[in-house]
Amino acid sequence: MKALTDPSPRKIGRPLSFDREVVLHEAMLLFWRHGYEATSLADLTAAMGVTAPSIYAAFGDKKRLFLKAVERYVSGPVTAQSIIDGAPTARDAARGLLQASAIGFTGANTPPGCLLASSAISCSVAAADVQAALADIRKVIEAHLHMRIKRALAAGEMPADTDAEALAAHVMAVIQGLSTLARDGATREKLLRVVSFAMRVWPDEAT
Amino acid sequence: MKALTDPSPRKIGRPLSFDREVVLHEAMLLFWRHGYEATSLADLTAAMGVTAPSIYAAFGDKKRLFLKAVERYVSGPVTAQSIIDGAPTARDAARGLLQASAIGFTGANTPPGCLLASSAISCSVAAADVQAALADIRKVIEAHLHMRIKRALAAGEMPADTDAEALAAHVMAVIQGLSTLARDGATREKLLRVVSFAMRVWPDEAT
DNA sequence: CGAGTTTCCTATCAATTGATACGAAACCCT
DNA sequence: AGGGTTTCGTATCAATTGATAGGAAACTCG
Repeated sequence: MKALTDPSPRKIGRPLSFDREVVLHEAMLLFWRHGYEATSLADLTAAMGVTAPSIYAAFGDKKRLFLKAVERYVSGPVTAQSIIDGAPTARDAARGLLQASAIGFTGANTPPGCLLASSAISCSVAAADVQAALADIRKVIEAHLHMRIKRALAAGEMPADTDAEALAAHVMAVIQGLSTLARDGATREKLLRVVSFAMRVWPDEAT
Repeated sequence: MKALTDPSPRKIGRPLSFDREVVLHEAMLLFWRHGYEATSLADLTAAMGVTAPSIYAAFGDKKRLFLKAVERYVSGPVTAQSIIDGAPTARDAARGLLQASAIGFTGANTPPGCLLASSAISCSVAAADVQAALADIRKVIEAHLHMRIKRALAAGEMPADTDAEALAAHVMAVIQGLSTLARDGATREKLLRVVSFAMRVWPDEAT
């Protein structure tokens, strides 16, 4: 049960010469834009301003660096989990996820699209575990949304014959698609119009 | 105005020892599963059963081989264009595209997902042109669907205030998402249920 | 057969990949 | 100051990348 961020900074040995968080952020941006395998160590050292041995000493090998970048990506102030849990209804949860995606995929200071949706879609067999790790994250989000919809069903918020699994999967599919649309140059405004269309699939209130 | 398939087989020189179409198909399957950059020449030679110099002599460099594989992929008996043009209504066009995607992305003898949607989503700067080529194909399909919807609007098939652009983009987004869902292991049956949900966004008849 | 033509495969290329050995450098503590 | 400890950068590693040179092989035509 140790704190996630070690509260005691190193006191002995040569002091750190670069901020781990800053260079990890830089690595995340590179992986976000070019994907896991297409980002080379040379690209990373150039963008992070750190030599290869320092990267390996600080983060382990390339795979662990990427996974830490992913961890940073999903650990923002607003997460899929927080959106789902914070929404008053399942419908609001879905709309919140979609709108946050449309906005997050078209940030001015970040690469277009979604890191989870684009950085390891197709890769070599050597990176199959990285691919699976991202797929697991996607599946966890989908499972959370699925459960939220089932709760709404039990609460009578929606028609009893609603296909909760397909509804959750549809939201996830649209999110994936928004990422590609953003990468292809679609504007935030266009993505938000797509979201408002996607929300039309929602079943009417049961009442 | 020459025929696409040269009708005069070579008569002089050493005869071809392997079927160009067969090995191109094999290359397409590899690119489909692992993407453009993650598929190495060594992978290709192993799967195609042809040495590297023969590949280069027959198809040019790796980039042109990939583009020819893409051309083969989109040149099946049933294309997006044929589905859109053959549908009696814009709604049928969208449903046809979505259902064909759900089925095509879960073929028993092909990799899961869509080659156009997964083989060059994120890549290095050296492959930016390949990435752009696939994006162009996606945009052409979206533009065709967009125009088909506008025609339907003009014909009074749908409410006059319908956002044709967003509607077409939504269909494309769902298709992209279906590809990722299929890659993550979703069954054809699940994908088809997602499709039936996605079709609920369609505006009611104008009448 | 032999000249011409095209395709094939062996061997190899320079460049880049992810990753590391090793010693100098920079700090704390005594 | 000097031992202990950790981090830093230079130089380099083996393996793999996409790609090619050059000659043997296989055919048609004369």
